[in-house]
Amino acid sequence: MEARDGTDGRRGADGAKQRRRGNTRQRIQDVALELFAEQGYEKTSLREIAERLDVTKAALYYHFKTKEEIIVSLFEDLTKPIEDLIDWGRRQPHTLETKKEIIRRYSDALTAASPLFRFMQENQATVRDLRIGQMFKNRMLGMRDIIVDPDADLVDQVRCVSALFTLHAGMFVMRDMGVDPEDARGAVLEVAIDLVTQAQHGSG
Amino acid sequence: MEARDGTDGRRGADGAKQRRRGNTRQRIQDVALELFAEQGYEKTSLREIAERLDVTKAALYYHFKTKEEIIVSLFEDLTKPIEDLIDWGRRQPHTLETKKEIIRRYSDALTAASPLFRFMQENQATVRDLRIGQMFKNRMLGMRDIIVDPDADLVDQVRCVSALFTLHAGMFVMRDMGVDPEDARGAVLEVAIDLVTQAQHGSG
Amino acid sequence: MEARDGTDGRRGADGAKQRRRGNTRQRIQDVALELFAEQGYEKTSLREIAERLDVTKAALYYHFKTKEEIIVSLFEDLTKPIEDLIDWGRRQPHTLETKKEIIRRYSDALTAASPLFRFMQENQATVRDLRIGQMFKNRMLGMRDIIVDPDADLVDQVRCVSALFTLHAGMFVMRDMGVDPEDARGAVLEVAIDLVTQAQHGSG
Amino acid sequence: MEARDGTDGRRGADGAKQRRRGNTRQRIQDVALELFAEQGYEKTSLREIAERLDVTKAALYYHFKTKEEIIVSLFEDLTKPIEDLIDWGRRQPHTLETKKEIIRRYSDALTAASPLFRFMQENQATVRDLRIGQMFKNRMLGMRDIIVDPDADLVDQVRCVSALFTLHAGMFVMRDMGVDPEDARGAVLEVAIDLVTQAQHGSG
DNA sequence: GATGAATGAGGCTTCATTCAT
DNA sequence: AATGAATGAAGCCTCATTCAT
Repeated sequence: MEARDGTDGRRGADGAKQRRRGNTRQRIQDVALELFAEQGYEKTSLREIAERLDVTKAALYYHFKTKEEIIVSLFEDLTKPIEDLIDWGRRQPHTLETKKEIIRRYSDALTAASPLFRFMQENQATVRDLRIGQMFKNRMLGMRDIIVDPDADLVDQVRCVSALFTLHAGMFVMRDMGVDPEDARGAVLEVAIDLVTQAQHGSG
Repeated sequence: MEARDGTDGRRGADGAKQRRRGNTRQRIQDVALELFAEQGYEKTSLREIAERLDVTKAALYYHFKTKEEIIVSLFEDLTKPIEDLIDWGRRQPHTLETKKEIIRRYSDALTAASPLFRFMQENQATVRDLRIGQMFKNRMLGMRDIIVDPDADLVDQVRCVSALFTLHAGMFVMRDMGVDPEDARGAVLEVAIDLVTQAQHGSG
Repeated sequence: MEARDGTDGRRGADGAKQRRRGNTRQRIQDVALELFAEQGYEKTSLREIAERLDVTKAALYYHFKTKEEIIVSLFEDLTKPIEDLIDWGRRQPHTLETKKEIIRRYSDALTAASPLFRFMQENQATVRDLRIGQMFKNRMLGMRDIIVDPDADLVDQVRCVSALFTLHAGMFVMRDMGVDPEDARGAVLEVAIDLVTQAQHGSG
Repeated sequence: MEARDGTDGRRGADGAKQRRRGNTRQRIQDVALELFAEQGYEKTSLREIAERLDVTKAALYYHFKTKEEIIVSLFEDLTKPIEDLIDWGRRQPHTLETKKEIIRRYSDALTAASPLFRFMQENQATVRDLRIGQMFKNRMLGMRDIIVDPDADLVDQVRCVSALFTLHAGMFVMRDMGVDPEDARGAVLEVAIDLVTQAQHGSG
């Protein structure tokens, strides 16, 4: 019922294109994401990735043109669901019910790709200079346009923005405080929904 | 009547210690902070700092033993008010009124040292490996112990945590959205106080 | 009635040897020569050649054992007429008339293979270390032995040598100065013939 | 009476600027020029230069920002006399006598910096992509404007151009043919002067 | 007749750091 | 209080080449 191909489900997005006999490309992505999330982008060298995979650095370059392309490919593969979600949200009426649904699904999407989002959050300065910086910003603006009502009170706007990065950062922080991930998730989601709900009432 | 030394007032914290005849140490800190905040820690090289100051890299080493020491010194100088605030908070009863006061003063402190906090936020992966990582974490735990009631409902705990990083991130985000900094600050503060207030009521 | 194979006629020299069904070998040579002439030998990578042809690098290795072999094959194919010319010249009496005829035909041969000669001229340092370096040198010595009279006055010897590289370099330079190629060719040829003529009279 | 500082005279041009206690910068230039002339630019690695000098590669980067800057510095230092010569030539009437004088002095200048010019000649493809490519081209155009009369017969124009690269290439070629350098120089110079003289009479 | 995948060597460059002066 | 000169380690990347399929 889950992860039907034994690869944590993330191959679903791009179809069969890259299912070469060897699966090195995929393995590079997996190891890279793990190391990027753990140590940061700049402190993870291609040498290190290659060593973990027991291939040479040059092999990485067979699969990716640059170091940046590795992270870009991860971002593209893993944030497809979010892109879809935003597209969906744009076409809905921006009611409270829609917003709550968006928040719920967004929370799911973040959880599914949590190493990537941990990475994005902890490497903002780096990410800003990479191609994914702009991509990420655009997605965030997309979310904002759905969640935040530009005519609302400034305080209510902050509530909505706060809901978003409560989702982004909340889970990691609570986890670091020793709370069970599943519990943390539920509590964070509740607070986020609460925030947008209050925002709606305030402006309504 | 203000900023008696022409350096935006930030020398106030550490007293006369470093007020040597030359002010190079200070200038190094200023330039370093600017560049760290703008580009990140790893992407800012000592060469770059030295060039901006029109001194040699070796001069930096006269004033600081390592690159890390520069950021440590900035952290220590600029977060003294927060340390004091936590010390104060610890000695107060953990009432809602105290918490609100803490939030208010914390907001002031963040604003006063906003480039540093922008830096901390955007370079978390890097900061984690530096000495300031632990320092910062300890401060955050100190704040948490004052603001968050461990016996409270998990959701209310999240509310408090969320209040804290709403303060941390909120101002930067709102500013990036084109809101006037002073307005942003007020709105962010209001949301944060709201969150701890709700938390208190929930658990009360 | 001309260029019976649609490839500007240069296949004429080596006969049927390489007329396999596919024409990849030929296409590799054409693209390689173009790029070598344009960018130089070292700055042209096999990747680049392969990409232009929309084949893989490995395909190049099916047709040529090494990168060097590509340039060697070009040299051999394209300088066959010059080799023949030298063989012919050797068997003639070294009269002024013969020399003039050699110069004329040499000019034709250079024109026919001008990208190769442009390449040879602009990559002398590289060529020296390749197999074609020695081949080329031998050809030049062959020409010299026909054109230059070793008993002649040193100045006259220089005249003859100068005639040769006036031919080699002259056309490219004049073309770069915006002169019509056909005109340039004529003028260059006249100066070269003049030089050997003067040399003959001087030593006679 | 010559080379008053034991460094073959080439320090004369840039004055005392770089006469540091250590003379590493100068030694880098010397070794680099030797290797560039011998093996070509691309085939000479910074590792090789550093090893010959028994310093690390990083030391090279203390003195020169890039590999290209090494060759640029050599070009600038060593072709100063030619630049001066062109400036002088521009201010003279373009009579035959002036042209002959230019040719003579140019020959001297080439001889003085012959390794550099050997390098330029044998690495044209490379040089074209470096900053010195344009510099060199500009100098050549400067010479051309003095030596070549644009109203003259095309053949006479070729004579003048031919005179120039007879000077450039002649010496190296004759030397390779086993002729005494001093004799070669004289003969080459005579042919070059002859060519411009003929050109003048033709158009006069 | 060609590809996909990989390698080993080596390229240029940058960095934090040191130390004698 | 600072400089000039240098180092060692490491970074990203590219190349010609190989080989099983």
